[in-house]
Amino acid sequence: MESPLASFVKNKRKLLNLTQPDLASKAGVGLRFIRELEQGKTTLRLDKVNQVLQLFGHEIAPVLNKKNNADV
Amino acid sequence: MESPLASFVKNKRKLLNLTQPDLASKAGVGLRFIRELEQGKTTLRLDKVNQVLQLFGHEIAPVLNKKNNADV
DNA sequence: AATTTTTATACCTTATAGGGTATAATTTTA
DNA sequence: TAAAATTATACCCTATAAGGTATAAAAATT
Repeated sequence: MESPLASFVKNKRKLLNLTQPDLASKAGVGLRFIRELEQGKTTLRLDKVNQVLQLFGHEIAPVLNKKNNADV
Repeated sequence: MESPLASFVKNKRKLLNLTQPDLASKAGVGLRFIRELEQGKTTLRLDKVNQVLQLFGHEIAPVLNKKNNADV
């Protein structure tokens, strides 16, 4: 499964020439977490994801959905 | 603790005149989850948060951080 | 193409997220 | 201001996220 979040992290990491272990230790999360994140696992914890995104000057936030159905 | 995500959900819910139980059942998550979400708990699961945001036509995504430090 | 580096997969363990429920507190409405 | 409705807090339980480690596979380097 390819998720936007997964691609985002993988790309940013590559841009900085970091390995997964590099990123893991910089972010203070486990190596396995980075792998699951980059592979699009959906059941990740918000705070851990943010720990990683922070390294890239980003954070998780609600944004408008493409396939919209804002019709509760 | 007041988080942007928490406020977002609370506001959207209010706009639609839903109670927390309403939102919980519409989103297919537990009532407790909605409460923790609206109270700014940070260790929530990404997929559950998305289940809720979807009702508002939104989803979680990485956005630029205010307090930036994109200097790995 | 052989070696090294990086990434992926699989297993075990521990801490806890999330569901449920019951009760208390707060807010709303009559 | 009582009564009703909504939200908050606290408990128990189960499933699993996340860490670690070991090995396999794949990519990159020489």
